[in-house]
Amino acid sequence: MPVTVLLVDDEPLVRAGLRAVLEAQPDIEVVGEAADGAAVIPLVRRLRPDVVAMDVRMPLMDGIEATRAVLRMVDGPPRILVVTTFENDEYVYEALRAGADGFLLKRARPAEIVHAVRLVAEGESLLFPASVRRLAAEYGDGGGNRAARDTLERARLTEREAEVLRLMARGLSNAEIAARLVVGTETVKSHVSGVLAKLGARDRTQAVITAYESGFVAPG
Amino acid sequence: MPVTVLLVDDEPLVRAGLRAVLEAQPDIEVVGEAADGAAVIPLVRRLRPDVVAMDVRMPLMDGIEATRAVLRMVDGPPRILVVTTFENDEYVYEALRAGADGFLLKRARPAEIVHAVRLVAEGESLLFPASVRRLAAEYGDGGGNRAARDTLERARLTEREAEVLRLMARGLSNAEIAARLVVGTETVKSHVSGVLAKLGARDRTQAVITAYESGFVAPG
DNA sequence: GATCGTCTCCCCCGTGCGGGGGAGGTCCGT
DNA sequence: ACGGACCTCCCCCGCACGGGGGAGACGATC
Repeated sequence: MPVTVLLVDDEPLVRAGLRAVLEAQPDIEVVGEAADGAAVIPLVRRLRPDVVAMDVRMPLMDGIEATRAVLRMVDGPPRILVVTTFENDEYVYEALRAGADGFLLKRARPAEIVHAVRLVAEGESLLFPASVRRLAAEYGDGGGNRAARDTLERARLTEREAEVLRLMARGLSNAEIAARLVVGTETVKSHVSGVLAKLGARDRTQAVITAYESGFVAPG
Repeated sequence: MPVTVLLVDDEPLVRAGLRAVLEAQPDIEVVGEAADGAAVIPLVRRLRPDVVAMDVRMPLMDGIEATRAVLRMVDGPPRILVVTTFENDEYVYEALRAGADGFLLKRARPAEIVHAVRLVAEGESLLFPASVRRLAAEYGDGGGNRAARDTLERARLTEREAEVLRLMARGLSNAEIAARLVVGTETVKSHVSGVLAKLGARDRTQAVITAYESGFVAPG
């Protein structure tokens, strides 16, 4: 069962490039293309791709809105990989907050592109330190990835937030976390809000789910 | 940091047996003993054991009441492993519903006893099919475990409750679950309450954690 | 026929939770 | 010296959540 991918980008050239790179892999199959975010919903419903490679900036509906729409409108939505031309793209961060699972610079090397698709297809989130570190270790730091990682930095949890999330994932209430960390409950609420916002979670339960699904905490 | 255990049984012989078996393990330490449930609370408060091996039938206060008392009266209560002589013991089921984390037949082999203590110490619940299956697979089914498993069956989630838990573990709210299952929100609340009670969870977040930790749902 | 478990729905009620603000402190890099 | 993260704490507010009851309908079991 190959990983199925839907390409969404207003530039045909980019779509062709992504298609060439991805189709070179035996375990990846491009099942469709779209030139604008507005066309994504019906395509996702029909093609049921595992991953949507979504450009951020598009004429009618941008990648942020399209990401929100897919996650809101589709049952069992695909993983969404945000694609961007510019480093330090504000919109990328917005898309990640909207629920996208990873991001990708268009100038990335083919191996990086393939790797990113496989990662999100496996359910890996690219929001967490562990993932970032792995990417950095795997590809080294040629200098080109720095800006990309900087973007991610902004989505990353602070140390305190990570600590709070770990305790959330152990089932502690805000009051219990406060007692554990010897701070006020208002402080904990503040950190929890930060975690929810950065993870795109509506409540602590969703945050804990994300923690498990991303490997931030492991069962057992 | 060894697993610390408090033994609660009215028969000194049983206590000695459990102590011998458990102390043979380098990572398990018996920190105290009690001859009746009525003595448990202060001992738990003072010794702070990780696990309480609790007999069900005792003269003054039985294991069910003692379990309830510990969970109600002590902050950060220990894991409670219910110990019983008889298979098909009605009281075991009551204790599990009262919040105990696992059960153990006195005739179990040493390896099983040690395994059960380690399991509950790790936070594993023994309420779930996955765990039961794992135990059964690990030790085979000598026929003696059948009655015990039957007891566990009664603590198992109903089909509907399991369905609700799966949706909870996907981050859905009660209203969303109601819409998905085409029932009223009150109905969902009812099932959620059932899940929480059977899992000994305080809120949906803890229930979802248990679902992950027990293998009821898997990440990815 | 009676009993039991399950699923369904309803009531009241308290509160933990999360959103929306703001604000003062430290530390660090510039 | 200044901005910018980060951590800390505070306010108000609405609501989903969870506990405590109860109750009717259905099917299976006895």
